[in-house]
Amino acid sequence: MLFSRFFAPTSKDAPSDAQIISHILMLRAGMISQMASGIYCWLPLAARVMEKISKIIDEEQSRIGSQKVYFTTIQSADLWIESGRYDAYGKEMLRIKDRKDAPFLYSPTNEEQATDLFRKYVKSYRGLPLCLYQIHWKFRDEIRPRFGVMRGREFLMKDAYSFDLDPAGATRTYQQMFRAYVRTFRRMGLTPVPVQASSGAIGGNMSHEFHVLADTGESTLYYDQKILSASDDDELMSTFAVSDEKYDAATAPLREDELMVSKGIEVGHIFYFGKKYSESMNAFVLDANGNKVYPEMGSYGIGVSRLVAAIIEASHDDRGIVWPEQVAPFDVTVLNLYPDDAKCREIAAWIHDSFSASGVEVLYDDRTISIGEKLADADLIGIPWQIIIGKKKIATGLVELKNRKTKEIEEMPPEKLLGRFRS
RNA sequence: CGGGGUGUGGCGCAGUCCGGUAGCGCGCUUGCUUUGGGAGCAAGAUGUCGGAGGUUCAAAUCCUCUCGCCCCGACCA
Repeated sequence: MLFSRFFAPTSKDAPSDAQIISHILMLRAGMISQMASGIYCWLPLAARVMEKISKIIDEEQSRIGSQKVYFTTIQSADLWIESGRYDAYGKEMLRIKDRKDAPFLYSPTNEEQATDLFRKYVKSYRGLPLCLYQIHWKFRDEIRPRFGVMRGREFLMKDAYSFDLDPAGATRTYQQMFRAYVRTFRRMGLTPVPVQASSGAIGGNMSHEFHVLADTGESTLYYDQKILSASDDDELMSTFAVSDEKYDAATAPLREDELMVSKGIEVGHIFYFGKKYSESMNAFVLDANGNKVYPEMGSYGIGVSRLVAAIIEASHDDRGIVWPEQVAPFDVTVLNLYPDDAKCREIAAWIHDSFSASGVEVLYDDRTISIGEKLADADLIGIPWQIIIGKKKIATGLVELKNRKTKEIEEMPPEKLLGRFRS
């Protein structure tokens, strides 16, 4: 991709509305554009990151047998009236009417739809366990949207819904999902902190939130700091960590001076809530003895659009974003410092073409702008590898952005770069 | 919903108190010169001053109403 053709309107100044670093950097890097309070367009750079995140989620969901679907964003009010949540959900739900004046809504979550789909087709215990998920847009009319896409009204979310025959099976599914979440977040370069949480309006008895530690987080976490270095999932699950609404100093297993208190950004939330929806919506199967059984359900969310901001909160420096390689919008950026020079252009084109042919995603900055601006943009956008093409030295340099020094860590002829990059 | 701000070109802002027909920086366009960390010179383009109504010879500025956006709080599967 040529930068001169790429729609990433970068800027030195961010709108004064932006308060937190991820919001500022997303605006400055030309990733998002606000349409209304809590509602944003996602420009190509951001769309690429969301696709990378989604792909990791897809792979980890698939690994545990969770199957991808697309529920509808516009739903008839009927199912919600049946479950009792149409009135209970309050003003956060965006209610709309069709041309016949029939009540519809823009989905804020999909327990009802998942349960409806299940009851229409699954009649036997042989159809269990079942887990369906989607990655789709939601709308919640938040009282106060804030911090850019961090608490938007429209947001992209992965939501999964599981059905099991009995509590033992449901617990197993819950634990599988827990492990999948840990893997998912780690693959994005994050250190997830799973904390015990209250299950809130969704009801139920077991719930964990997954947080990314950041000072700008809206949640307060209380935890044993061992959880940050926990290597296996059992250790993660058994180490003390709770969200603020669940914290009680009287019952905490640690002394106050042993306890870590940090702010966290909630990027995932899993619930085991039993028969709440299967019973209220009369979704049942017959077991091996021909008895009616209401399945045990759970639901499992990941804030995909929020993750984009959370990753930036967790990984940036004073020059800009530092994308973890796994979610970076491109693998490498090629900075041609002298795009008017035939030799430089030739080398850059060769790198661009041969890398691209090998499946490496290249953003080639061919713009005829000042070198300083070009380098500043590259730092701002934060693609993890930069190849600098100079004139005085025809040799190319490979720059590791992690140190955020554009010093050339190695010089080599372009032919060798591809192999070096891939290793 | 309570409290506090704010709205002037794409972005950042000045001008509002004290009314006189809109300005600065960045960005953008064209040309020339430059070039190893946000270049220089020259010439340009871009504004119904959030909206409606009112006062006045005259309104970005004063008055009334209204809308948007941001922050704090309450709220948040």
